[in-house]
Amino acid sequence: MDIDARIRRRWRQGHQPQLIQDYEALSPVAHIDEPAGRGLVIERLLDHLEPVFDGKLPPDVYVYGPPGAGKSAIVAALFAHLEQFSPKAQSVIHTSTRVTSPTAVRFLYLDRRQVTSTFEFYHRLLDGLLEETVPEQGISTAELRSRLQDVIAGTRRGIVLAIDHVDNRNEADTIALQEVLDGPLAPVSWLAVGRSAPAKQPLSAEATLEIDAYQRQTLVDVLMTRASKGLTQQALDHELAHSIAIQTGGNAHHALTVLFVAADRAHRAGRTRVTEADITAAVADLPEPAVSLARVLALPANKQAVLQALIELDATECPTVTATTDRISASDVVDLSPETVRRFLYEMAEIGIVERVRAENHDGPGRPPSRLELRFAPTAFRRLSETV
DNA sequence: GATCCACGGGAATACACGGATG
DNA sequence: CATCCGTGTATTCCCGTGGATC
Repeated sequence: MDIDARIRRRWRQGHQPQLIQDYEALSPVAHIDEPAGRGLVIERLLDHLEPVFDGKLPPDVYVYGPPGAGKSAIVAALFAHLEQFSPKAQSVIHTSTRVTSPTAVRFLYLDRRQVTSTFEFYHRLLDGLLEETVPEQGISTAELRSRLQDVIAGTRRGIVLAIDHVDNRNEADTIALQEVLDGPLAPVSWLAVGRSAPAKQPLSAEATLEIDAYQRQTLVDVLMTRASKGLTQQALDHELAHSIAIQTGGNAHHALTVLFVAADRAHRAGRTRVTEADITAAVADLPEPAVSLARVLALPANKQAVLQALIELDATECPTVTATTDRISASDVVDLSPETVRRFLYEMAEIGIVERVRAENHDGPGRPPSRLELRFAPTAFRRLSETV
């Protein structure tokens, strides 16, 4: 912890001791500048990227590992830092007058979860490469692509593109991604991140790199680091951190979510320490299995609004998708037609944000209905939505 | 005028069941 | 008995429209 942080903490403690000092530092989806305890992994990634320090592009690589191993956090942080060493491109028009440094390879990080169309893919790339803002409408996909080609050609050294969550979508999408990478985007080297074993990975990587799940002790350290940044002193016992690490099976995302919800619960109860009961309640809030909250928060605003309405509903009053649809469209949180709400619910079930569970005892004619179960921690989602 | 996308609406298909039919 | 059919519901799929922007 730096001196500023120590001083700020003392300052705050001066008047009113509060358990949660910094929600942002505690958020399980917060951008982490320096992922804790993953130095070795970062070294291995840098080993692979070694050619860029000679101004060359590294081979395409597929990085994989289990959920909650910190893949996204590490790659996102690493690319952000690497890009800081690259000069930002001016506009296409000015490329000829630009002074290029000899190692001007550019670095871009792209989360596939937030890219739902080819247009968006090109747009995000171009937006990341240029200072100037890129129009989102009134411009054709082909036009966007040709501009992108110009910009990439203008970088001289090319770009290294990190594509996170490559196996998040269906196969057809990933194949389209391969075509895009092969075709219009040279010179580009990519670093894809996913969960699937390399054999099941549809992109053709020249190399692979595996990231293991957190060791339990490392995860405990991560939790204690988070607690020291976000909570008041002595708020989290080492043993409780250990308990969280065990109960979440070494999944860092789940562990941080439990810490966040437990701390929030204690905070709201006016306590200054997290207790075992807080953790038990927080673990109960986390469904099994659960998807990343980042994925939920990456959804379009209207879908998130539907989810906000959904988590406030009592399970008994929505035994079917239709009933749930009616309840949600009747609530004043969303301003969408029932048709749209229903479609959203089905779409979110499709991608695993919620899950349809077939009703077991169903009499009468017709196809048996399903009820919806959440696949994310509702309390965490509620709090994170509030702070935005 | 051209572009993309979100939304709304509804058609098409899948599924389950009971009863009729071969 | 096996299969088909009709009915009712659930689920998936598709497309037109309109807003916003260039």
